[in-house]
Amino acid sequence: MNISDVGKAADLSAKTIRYYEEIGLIQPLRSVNGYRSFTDSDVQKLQFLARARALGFSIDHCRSLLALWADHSRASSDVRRIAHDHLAEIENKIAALKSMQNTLTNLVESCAGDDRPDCPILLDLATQKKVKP
Amino acid sequence: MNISDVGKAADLSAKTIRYYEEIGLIQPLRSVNGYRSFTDSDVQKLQFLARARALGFSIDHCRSLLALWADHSRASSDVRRIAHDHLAEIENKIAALKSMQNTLTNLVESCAGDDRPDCPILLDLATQKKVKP
DNA sequence: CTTGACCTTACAGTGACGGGAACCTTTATA
DNA sequence: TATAAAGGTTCCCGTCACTGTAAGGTCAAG
Repeated sequence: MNISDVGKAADLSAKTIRYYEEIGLIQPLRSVNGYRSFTDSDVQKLQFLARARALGFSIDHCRSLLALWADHSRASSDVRRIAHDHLAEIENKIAALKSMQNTLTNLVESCAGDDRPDCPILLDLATQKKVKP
Repeated sequence: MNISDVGKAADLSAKTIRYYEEIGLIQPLRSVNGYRSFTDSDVQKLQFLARARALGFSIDHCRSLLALWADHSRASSDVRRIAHDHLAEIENKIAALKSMQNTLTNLVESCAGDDRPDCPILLDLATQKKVKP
């Protein structure tokens, strides 16, 4: 299989697949013409990677997950720990974004949004006080 | 005022302040010794920037907001539009993260997390089917 | 034989800084 | 007064996970 077919199968761009090879996530063979030649195993790895990336795992986490996947004597606790830590990070991000969302919603609602210059959004950005550490 | 004092006042690192000068957000004067010399106006701009950044506005949005802040004949609708668009982006991010959170929560809950190799997380990453476009 | 669709490598750029080297100036201390 | 520490400066590289672009090699169809 050539790179663009694999890209369609795994929902990844050719660029991304080359990048994954460059950083050692996959090691596809080469045809005599120099083209990458992907096996089913390569495709499965790439699908695995695409799914893990879609869940927000970093490339480093993906590397660990791939290794655990390949290691049939792994402990599921190792996998769970990675997922659990990642989940905690996601929850932190959600909390931070929700805080921004709250503030912004209030600001947007309080702004007339017309031709006049008076703007509580700018006023807030200009005068908001720092929270004590 | 020197850079580290300003940094404390605006809650920004010296590195960040130099960067903001480099990209033209601020234009502090220089003392004879070559040190940056910040006026109160510079400090206020930096505080404004720090607050806008804390709300997740991009540097480009910050640049626009700064310009609108300086323009006393602005229309508040221009400010509101920026904030509103940014809010929409944040809400999209929250939605994407919540979707990851849902999936990950289910996966983490379904995994025993012990010494055995069986792991529904890896199983899911390996076999999850693509959603039809 | 040419056209166009593939494939290849190599290099630059992204956003918003952070790290660190190498060097200069000011301030505090022995 | 000598020196050390604490500030300041520029410059360049690294981050993360790719994307864009240029310049070129390969292959199937007409």
